[in-house]
Amino acid sequence: MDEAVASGGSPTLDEVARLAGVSRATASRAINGGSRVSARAQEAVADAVRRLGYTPNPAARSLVTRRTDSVALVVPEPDERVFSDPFFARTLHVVTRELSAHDLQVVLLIASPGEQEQRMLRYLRGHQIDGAIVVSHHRRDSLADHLAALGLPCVFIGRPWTSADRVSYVDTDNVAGGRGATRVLLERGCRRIGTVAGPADMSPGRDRLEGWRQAMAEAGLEADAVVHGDFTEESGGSACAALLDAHPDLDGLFVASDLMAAGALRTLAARGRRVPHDLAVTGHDDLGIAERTDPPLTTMRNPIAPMAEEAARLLLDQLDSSDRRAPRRVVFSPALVRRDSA
Amino acid sequence: MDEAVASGGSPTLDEVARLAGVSRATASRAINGGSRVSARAQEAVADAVRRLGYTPNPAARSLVTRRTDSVALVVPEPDERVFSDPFFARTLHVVTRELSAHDLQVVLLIASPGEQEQRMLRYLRGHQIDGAIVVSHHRRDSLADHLAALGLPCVFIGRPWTSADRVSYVDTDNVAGGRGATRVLLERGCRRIGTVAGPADMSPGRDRLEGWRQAMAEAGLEADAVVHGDFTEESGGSACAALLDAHPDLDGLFVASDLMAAGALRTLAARGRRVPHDLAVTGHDDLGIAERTDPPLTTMRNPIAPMAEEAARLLLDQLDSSDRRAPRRVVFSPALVRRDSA
DNA sequence: CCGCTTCTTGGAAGCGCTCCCATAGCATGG
DNA sequence: CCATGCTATGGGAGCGCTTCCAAGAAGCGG
Repeated sequence: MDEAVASGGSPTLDEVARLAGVSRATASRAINGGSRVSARAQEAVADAVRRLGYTPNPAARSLVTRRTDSVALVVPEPDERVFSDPFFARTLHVVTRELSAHDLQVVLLIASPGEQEQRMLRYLRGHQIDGAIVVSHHRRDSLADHLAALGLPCVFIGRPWTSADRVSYVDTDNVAGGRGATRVLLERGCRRIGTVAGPADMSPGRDRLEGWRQAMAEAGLEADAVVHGDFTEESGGSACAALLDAHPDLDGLFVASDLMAAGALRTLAARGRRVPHDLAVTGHDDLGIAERTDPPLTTMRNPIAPMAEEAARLLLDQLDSSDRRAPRRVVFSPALVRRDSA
Repeated sequence: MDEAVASGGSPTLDEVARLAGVSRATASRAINGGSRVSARAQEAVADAVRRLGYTPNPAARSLVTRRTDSVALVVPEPDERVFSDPFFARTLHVVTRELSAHDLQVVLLIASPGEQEQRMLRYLRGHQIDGAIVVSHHRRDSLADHLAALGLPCVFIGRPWTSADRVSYVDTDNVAGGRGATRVLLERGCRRIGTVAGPADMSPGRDRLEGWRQAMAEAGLEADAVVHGDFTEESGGSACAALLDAHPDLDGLFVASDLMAAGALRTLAARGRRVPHDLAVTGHDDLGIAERTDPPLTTMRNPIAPMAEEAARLLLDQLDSSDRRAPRRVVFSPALVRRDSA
């Protein structure tokens, strides 16, 4: 420590080597894993490092290794509200934890479309990161196309809208989710089941709707009570109102996200429909809010943590095997969580 | 583009210079602002850059400039639940937006105490970032001490528990917040006012409690109905229950955070106390949940976005002026938001 | 027409590191 | 006892960039 202070700037490998009485090359080897280094040299270097408080300069290292040991976590979302979505928050957290555990630095990129997106692409193709994880709400965008073309190791969380066959991704089986949530309603005897669907330009919206359709078809029921929301609480409330107006005889409702379901429950309460007595409701996601609605929501759990972990693992694989393998995908099944709304 | 593909790896400044018919030095000057470069050379370089799709190698640049143009966003929080706290989410978002606008890269550091904290400090003192913004829940920790000692440009969001006089920070005036929230209750005529306080080892917890005490003292009322929670919804509910048991005659309640207030409202509803009729309630923060409680909460708004912007500005100042000025602090006043609970 | 300043330019050093290569040391086997 | 192989080591090149410095070009007043 004292030496470090005395020398002015921060210590370099050269100073470490000199203090340890070895060459710079040996010091470097000792610091990086220490193959082909005698125990004596190893120890001398370790000691010098400790005494100087030496930290390798990552820029210098990266210049020659052509690796930066940092990866981007890309959130291609325009809206700041969406960012406080628990989906992002938890994904961010898990991904960061997993990658940090492998000594990778996580660089957070939040990019609105348009100008920001250009800058983000410029950044990604600059030599600053070794790979990327894209946390997406699967809204229609062209990011996947660009990344696929770039050849940068990357993994999407949430199947991308385009280029889904050219990049690796992890996702939830949203068709199964929609089907499962609808089956719960069928099993408890509902016969007039509507759905508040998500936006048609987002995969989860489309897929959960498809799941609902399949379940209805399997039960031989007509699938005509559909209104689209936009995954916000307000839209869930108004979509539910529209649905009740058009189909007053509804006895079951699958809402494509818990947040929308919360809105729908408010509408139902306001109209005096008792849940689940008069009308049973199921949601999708189970990210916290489902426990706090009144009544607590029966919903399909979106396995975020496992997905995020798997995404990190896939990226790590791509990073060490520099060979460009075929893109891989892992799809998780949502699990039913029974509460009181159905 | 074609040239870039032909040359194999990504283009270097050398290739740009050659294509533009100038020296590497001139090319470098042209790219970095272009002082002391003729218009002709400027244009030739710009053209070459475009044709090659050149991006400067940041590692090489940073090696010589000793700047990395990236800053850390430090979240010293152990608990993943806390991370999905809207306070962090919104702060993160705003800070990232502000710094990105100045072409700074944001590196996200989430560090649990203990081992992780050591690694984080190692990272901060490695030469990877130019500065740091620490988003803290002000829990007692020693991060500020270390950063102050390090001499790295940094700004805290939320006054640090220690070393508050040695680092720059922005914060909300939580004493004023507690006082304001309590005064609302006093003004509507409440006389037996209790408080669900935050943890005593966090500044906002302590300060809001102090604000409540001050307001009570000013009104000449006894300030004895205090129970501490831990800023979770559950703790708010049970603290409220304890308070009601000990002081059945309560007619007003200041809860030190909206999330705890939501729990308190549940308890009150369960016990048949009508809000605000039987007992008026005020919260603190106004981060979204306050609108959705039943009834919607009257609360003190924590001006997160302005705070985050100011923090970014302070950091940018510190970055340009390399002279180590005295630490600066900016304190924001919370604003009353009237809804239905008081 | 000369000496001066001002503007532009290229050569070259060097940021801190890794890694190739040559060399030296040493044990082993024929 | 020498050829052989193996391991540990240091020299040195070079990653891509910025910037100091000196030199050339150009403009201008005397």
